[in-house]
Formats: sequence, C-alpha cells, structure tokens
Amino acid sequence: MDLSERKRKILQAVIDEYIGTAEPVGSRAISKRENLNLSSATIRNEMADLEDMGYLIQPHTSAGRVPSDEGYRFYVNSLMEKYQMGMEAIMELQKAFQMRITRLDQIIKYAGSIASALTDYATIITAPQRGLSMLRKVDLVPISNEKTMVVVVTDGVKSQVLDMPLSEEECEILSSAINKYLKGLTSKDVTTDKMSGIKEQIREKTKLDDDVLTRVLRFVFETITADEDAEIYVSNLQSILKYPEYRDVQKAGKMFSFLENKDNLRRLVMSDSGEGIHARIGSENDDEILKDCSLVTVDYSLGTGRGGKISVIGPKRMNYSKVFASLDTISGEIDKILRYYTDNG
Amino acid sequence: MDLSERKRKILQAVIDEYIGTAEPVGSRAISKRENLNLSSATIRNEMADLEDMGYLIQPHTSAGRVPSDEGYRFYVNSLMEKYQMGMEAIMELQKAFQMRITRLDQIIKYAGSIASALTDYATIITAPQRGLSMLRKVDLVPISNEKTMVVVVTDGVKSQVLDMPLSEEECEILSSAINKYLKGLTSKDVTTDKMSGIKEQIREKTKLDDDVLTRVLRFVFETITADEDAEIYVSNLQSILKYPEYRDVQKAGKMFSFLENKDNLRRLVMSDSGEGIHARIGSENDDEILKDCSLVTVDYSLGTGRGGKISVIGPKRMNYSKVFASLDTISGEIDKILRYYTDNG
DNA sequence: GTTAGCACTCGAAGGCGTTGAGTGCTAACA
DNA sequence: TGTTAGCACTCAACGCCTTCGAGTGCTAAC
Repeated sequence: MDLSERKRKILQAVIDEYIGTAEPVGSRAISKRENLNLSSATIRNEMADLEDMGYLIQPHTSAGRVPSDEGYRFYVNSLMEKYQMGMEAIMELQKAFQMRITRLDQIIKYAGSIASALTDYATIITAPQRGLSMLRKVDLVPISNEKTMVVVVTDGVKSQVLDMPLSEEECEILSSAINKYLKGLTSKDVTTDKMSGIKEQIREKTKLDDDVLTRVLRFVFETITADEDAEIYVSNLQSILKYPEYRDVQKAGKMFSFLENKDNLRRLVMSDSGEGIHARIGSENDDEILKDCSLVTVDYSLGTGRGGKISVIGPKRMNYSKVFASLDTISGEIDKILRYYTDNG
Repeated sequence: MDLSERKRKILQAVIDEYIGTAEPVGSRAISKRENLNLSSATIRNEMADLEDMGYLIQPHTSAGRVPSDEGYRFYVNSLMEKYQMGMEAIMELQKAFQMRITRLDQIIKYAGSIASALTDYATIITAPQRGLSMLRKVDLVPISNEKTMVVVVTDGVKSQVLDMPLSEEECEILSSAINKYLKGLTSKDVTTDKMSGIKEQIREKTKLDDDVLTRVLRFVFETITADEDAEIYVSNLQSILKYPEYRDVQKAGKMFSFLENKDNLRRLVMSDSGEGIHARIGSENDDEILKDCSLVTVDYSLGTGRGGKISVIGPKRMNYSKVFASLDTISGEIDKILRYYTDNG
C-alpha cells in the first residue's frame, strides 16, 4: 500500500510525537510543526485517511490519534529516521567493554546493563549457547578430611565439592587417570556403554573405591552433557514503572511476574527466529501480556551457531530508532570481543 | 510503661487485624472478636488511651486506628505470638537445602529465594565474607594457540583466560612450580618483596618468559587478596507491588531504584549491627525511603566472624511473627550446612 | 486542493450532596 | 466504679452533575 509523501510525513510526525508524549496527538499539534506547512484542517483530512488505512486509531471521537500496530510497523520499516549515536557515546561504550574482558557471562551481563542504560528500557539477554563442550581438564583438590573439590574445565569452569575423603596422592592419581582417558571428550561421546567401559579402565588403574569413582565421573559427565539452558538475564526491569503505560500497578505487577519467570523469557527469546535486528510490535507478540509492548531483538554471533540474543522490551511507543542504533552498536562490540575471545577456540 | 492485660490484648488485636487488612481498624471490628467480650464503646475508650500512650494513631477523626511505630515495636517485643512453622514446611525446607550442597554462593542465593517464597516479601542476602582465603591449587589449561586459562582454587574457584600461548608442557611445568612454591599461601603472605622473590625462584626453575609469569602470578595474587565485597542479592523485589502500601507507582519505582542499588543495600545491611534476629521498624530505619517499611534481619555465622545476613523487607504491617519464624529456621539450616561445609576447611 | 469556521463530542476535572463507618461524650446501668 | 447503650458529630469515599476544552468532521469559501 503506497502512501503519498505527505501522508508519510504526517504519519511519521504523529508517531514521533506520540513516542514523546504518550498522549493522543491532535491535528493542531502536527500543523504547528515547522516541517510541513499545512493547516490543522488539512491534517485532519489526512489523518482521517490514515485512520481508514489502519495506521492510526482514535481512542474516542473527540480525541487525537494514536498509532496502531500497523502504524508502528510501517514506521519501523519505512519511516524511522536513523538515529546517530554520538561519537562520544560510542567511544564510551568501547572503553566500557574493553575494561571487562574477563568472563563470558560477565561480558553478556554487562552488555545487558549497557543496553538498558542507553535505552532506558528493560533488557533481556541470553548468554551464548555453549556449542559442543569439550573436556579440557579435570582437577581434584582435597578440601578437608572429608571433602574433595572436583574442578572440570571445558569452555568454562565448573566445580563441586563432594563428600568424600581423598588424599592428595589419590587425587593426583585419579585426576591424571581421568585426564588421560577423557581429555577431549565431548557430549557426543558420552554413552552409557562407553562410559562404563572407561570407568572400568580407570578403576583398574587407580584401584579406587567404586563409589568415589562413580560420583566423580558422574559430575564430569553431567558437566559435559549439560546442554545448559542458555542463561538468561534481565536488567533494568524496574524501568517499566517509569512509563505511563504502567501507571496501573496491577498491570506492572503482572508484567514483572511474567518477566521474572525464566521459562517465559526463554520461550520469548526462542520463539524469535529473526536474524539481525528486528522488532516485534504489540500484537505480533504471542503472549497476551505483551500485546502492548514491543520487543526489539538483535543476535550476536560468530556465524558458527554460537551466539545469543539481546532484547529490549518496552512500551509500543518506544524510541525504536534509538533502540535499534544502541542494540546494533552493542551487538557489534560483543561480536568483536567474542571473536577475539574464541578464535581458534 | 505497663499496659493492663486488656490493653495489651486490644493492641494486639488491632495490630493483628491491621496486618491482615491494611485498613484502619475500628472499635466494632475488635469487639466482634471472640476472645474478649467487650462492647465497642469500651474498646473505644481503651483505644483512646492507647492512642494517648502513643501506640495507635488515628489517620483522621472518623477513621479507625492504625498502629504507630511504637505500637509495632511493642508488638514485636512483647505481644507477638510465636508462629509455629508447620512440620511439613520445615521438612520441605530441609529437603530443599540438602539437594543443593554445591557452591556457597548458590546456597545463599537459594536461601534468599526460599525466604521470599515463605514470607512473600523481598529479601536481601549477603554472601558470607570470605575469611582468610588460602591457595589450594593453581591450574593452567591451554585453550587455543594464543590463549591459556588460569584456574585458581581457594575456597571457591576463579578462572581467567589470558592472552598468551603456552604449550601443554609449559602449562604443566609452570603450574607444578606454582603449586610447589605457593600452595597454602594466604593474603597475609602476599607482600611485594616476598612475591618478587618467589617469582624469581619460579622463573629460575621454569625458564619461562617474564611477562607470562608476571601475568599469571598477578592473577593468582589478586584472587587471594581480593577482599571481595561481600556479594549482595535481592530476590522477590517485585512482591512489593502486591501490597496496597505501594499502590502508588511513583513510590514503588523509588523503592525499586533504591533496592536495585547495591551500594544502598550494602549500607543498609552494614549499618545493622544487631545480633540474632531483630527488626527495624519504620522510622528506626535511617533512610527516608524506608520510613514506612520494616526490615527483619538475621545473621548466619559460624562464630568465626565468617557469615552474612538475610533481611526481609516489607511494609511495616508485615507478618512479623511469620517472618521471624521463617528467618530463624532458614538461618539455622544455613548454619548447619556451612558448618558442615567448612569444618576443618 | 486548501483553509476558515462552526457545531458537535466526550473525557477530565471540579463542585456538591449523600452515605456510612467510625468516633467521643453522656447518661444509665450492674 | 467499670461497662454499655445511645446519640450527635466527623469526614473520607462515592456517585452525580456541570463545566471546560481539546479535538473532531463537515461545509462553504478561497
């Protein structure tokens, strides 16, 4: 459906205005804008057309207009002006990221908090899904007379304290045996048969208690096979309280409960199949509760399937332009870091 | 100041009622309770007295009464009936804790979520301050051509990926050298002189690049000396939206911002010097924003200075009795686990 | 095609009377 | 002397009504 240049401008003006004020916008407000010199009457006619076309909605007869979901969609697709992030802001961002090149999950969390700081909306981030995790090393450390810590190194490190007394020598023996037999193990390799074979070999070699062996190996296998649900973080959730859309505490409360629930989040993020940066506006969301929210999502990845997503969630009248720009930049930065971090990994 | 038995009963009834309804309670409501057979007129007289004494407040002339901070204080100190946790609830709790004896910070986080589930208020928990952490083991794992992971085991495990190429053999040599010289090291031992001495020794022995050595050792020392700020978690923050006290979104928003800020939390928890379980009611809190909240805090510890705190934060009319009982039980369970966990540690 | 003008609509805000829960006081009662 | 019934009084909450004004659609003139 084609719109005349004038209609486009008017629609854009209405949405821009509404994004700023959250109040229905009237014809007078638009006609007072410098960029198009038309009387309010003309604007009214055009707005009536735009309403017929489904881009605007009138909450009631004597009110101004509010964008419909289709209106927002059109805006995002064709009208929105590119938001230019300030040079300092970008520098700032890069500096911030550089300071923190430590743990992966930290980077991601941090990225989330930056995203919400930039946009002032709530942010959902998923940590990169672990690809195939491969066992790099197992270590056993005596903790006390009765306890031993098992440290398993894959892409990350996992440790657990098990209730069993092992001497330093025993730890040494067991860990070197495990490392010998299991190094390079991936989740694909873990089958019950194979594993009990390996367990036998190790037992043979170490002469250790069966129970001890079982428990240590179980932890090792669990760590490798754990197709850990990609972790999900939410930050700046409380920002929704700032927006008049959520003046109603009930509503805000429901939203909180929904977004506090990791299952919901996961479903939300998973159901999103788009690539690159894209928005889901209002009714485009499946969840009833999100019908008057928009979700802007970008995925960061290395092209190797390893990656995650960052979503910004806010009222439908969010500042799409700014959100798109922020997410774009952030995901770029993350990509850079991750590529650096996992090269040849 | 002594209160007659009857006044005590009436005060208790008023507070119990108010805790349930959040509405000013009138004389009729009290007189209808079975446990004291008095007409509303008599109750009125007594309530007037209690108001004179400062335990009750009348929001306006023709309203019922609301407890004052002093009223709550008296209630908590002398009136409150002991809440008996159900046997099943306790069993449930114990089972829950037993399932999760893994990482310390996990236990604590978990305890926090249990506390908020039981009480339905927001919960603040501080992880135990690390005592003197002692180096147990250092491990080096080659990650790629250019990267090596350093794993440092103390009470917990910390790892970092450093940008340096080390072969497997080099890793082996370096880590065994470090383990030989540094095992058992505590933060007390870390002085510049001593450390550069040790570094020399290790270098002598391993013939490794000075830069590599410096970076690995720096991470090790940092890990040991890090007097990590006791970590602070908040859970169930959104529960405050449920209470009519926070029907006003503005207020709720302020509260959120306040409690999202870790500095505030830290200050809040630190300023609390009490031992055992205790409450801070309304104006007993220093922060203006908490003037109509109460904070119930319990510390869990091992008597060795190692320990943390759990606080429940809610409206002044919180169910003190239940909160006290829940926190008491939870802190007991944590104590048990921690004692078990760190015995001879 | 654009605009000025006008009648019309309807939510928001404010004024006003009613209602009812609750009080304090007084006088009678046990 | 303590308790209670009764009554006048208070005041927030609620609903009703009016007013106000922002905004509309339509018509007629430019």
